[in-house]
Amino acid sequence: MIDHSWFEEMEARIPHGEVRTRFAPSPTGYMHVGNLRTALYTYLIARHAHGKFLLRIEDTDQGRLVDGAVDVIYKTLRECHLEHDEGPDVGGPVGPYVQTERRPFYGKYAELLIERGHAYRCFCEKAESEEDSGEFDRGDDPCRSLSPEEADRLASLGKPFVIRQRIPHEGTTTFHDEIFGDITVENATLDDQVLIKRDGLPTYNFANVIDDHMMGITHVVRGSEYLSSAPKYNLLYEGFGWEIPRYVHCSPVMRDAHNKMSKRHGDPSYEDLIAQGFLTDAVINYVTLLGWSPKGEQEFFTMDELKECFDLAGISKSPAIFDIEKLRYFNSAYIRAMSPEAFAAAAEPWIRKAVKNEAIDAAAIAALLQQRTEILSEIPEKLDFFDALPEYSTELFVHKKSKSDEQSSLEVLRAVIPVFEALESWDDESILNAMVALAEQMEAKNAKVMWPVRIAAAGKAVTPGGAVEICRILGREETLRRLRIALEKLEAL
RNA sequence: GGCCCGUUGGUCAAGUGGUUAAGACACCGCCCUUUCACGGCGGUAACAUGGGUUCGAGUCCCGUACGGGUCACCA
Repeated sequence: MIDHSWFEEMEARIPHGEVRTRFAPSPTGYMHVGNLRTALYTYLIARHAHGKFLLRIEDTDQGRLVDGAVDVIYKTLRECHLEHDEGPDVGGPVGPYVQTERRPFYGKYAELLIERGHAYRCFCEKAESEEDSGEFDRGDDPCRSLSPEEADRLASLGKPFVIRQRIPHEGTTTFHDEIFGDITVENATLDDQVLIKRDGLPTYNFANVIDDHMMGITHVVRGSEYLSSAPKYNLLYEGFGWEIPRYVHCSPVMRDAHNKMSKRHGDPSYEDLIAQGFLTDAVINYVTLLGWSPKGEQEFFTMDELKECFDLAGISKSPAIFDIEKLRYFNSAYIRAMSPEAFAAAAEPWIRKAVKNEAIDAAAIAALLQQRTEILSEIPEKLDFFDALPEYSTELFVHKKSKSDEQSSLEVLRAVIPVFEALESWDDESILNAMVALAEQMEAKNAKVMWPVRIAAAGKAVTPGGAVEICRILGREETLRRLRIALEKLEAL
């Protein structure tokens, strides 16, 4: 009654002789940092070996479907340059690539397992709820010992059932993980997990094994939360007589010493990070290093370099805490490495959040910003003084290193205003020369002149750029207006 | 609680029996400098713990503590 030729057909479709990995997210609507890292490692393992990287959507939980969630996955993978060779959108030889569309397959394989005695139908009522200490757990399910004929009879009566894996009561199971090594467990500690749910859909635990096999997956990369299920997967593979893939269980990305990164705790997802002004390439570089270390001292990697040198041996066993500070460092390095044009384009929307005055050139500001920006979102707060001179205290004019104070500033401003008014052209060179000349004339350090001018022009202590650039960008008229305001403030003391 | 796994500075981590225990972020100091930053130089700071094994242990073994995972008709 089981059509064995169908299985042969399916087996014949499976590609061999190449490394094949898969990223298998369930569509939740956003990409966790941990997920992204798993995708990255999965992708790199495949590319490093010149193999194939597939995308499979795991949507067997009907209670959790989210609209548009699959699009987020496509979009993120595309942005991160994690191109898949096979998947729901691009097809491939072993599709379909969405689990709900593979529904008939799981049932067939479950039947095969029943036939071989490695699974059985269980007609027990659902959920015995929490405690239920009942000696009912493990292999003591009464349905386990039902004769095949009796099980068939009950099934044909329309009695609902699930299909459970029949785990041996005796012996041990050992599996090998590429990161954790050999792990052995007593079979008695394993339970007869559900393979096919009452609704006919497979559980993750079953669908994964079937799909990974049918798709010819050679390296199963997933979170370490599946480590304790791995022995059951092994038993399944053995039950089918299939080759066991290489397991790569990755420890989680943590928010602190005790908790995983999670949307629920407000931890940023990939898209949140991008919205905050992190660059995709910086995020990828940082996340790759979070739990993996390369052979040498190199820390900055292009995707091509990662494909070249990524090695399973460098993946660490223990969980890694996500450190936004270090991500900021990577981000600032990536920003500094951009071409001025690329940075200007990326920064402009952020600049315009603060600088509405169209007369002020965004590209000119971007040039100042590039060397001192860690994340794009912090740009607006650096620029608030362009549109409107802030209220500020004359104490800002006091700066020890520049030998500047209120009195000296007063003198500088009195002198510099007429000089600026008389300047023939308003460019960096003229402005700088004017101030340097004034400093010479006053027998003072350049800083003694530049400090008060910058403070007067910006109205704040820290600015993206020096006095020369700030004055130039503000324009002569606005600069002079602000210098006069400062002069009044100082004269009023 | 049972089972499994993990533990090198605040963080990421190198290290596979013999090292002054790398490097990076952060932090501190100095230099450069028209502020901040960048850059350069330097500094503080670690092998969870107790027993073994060994001439010698961060590296191997056992215990303890702490942490994580799992024990769903969720993935």
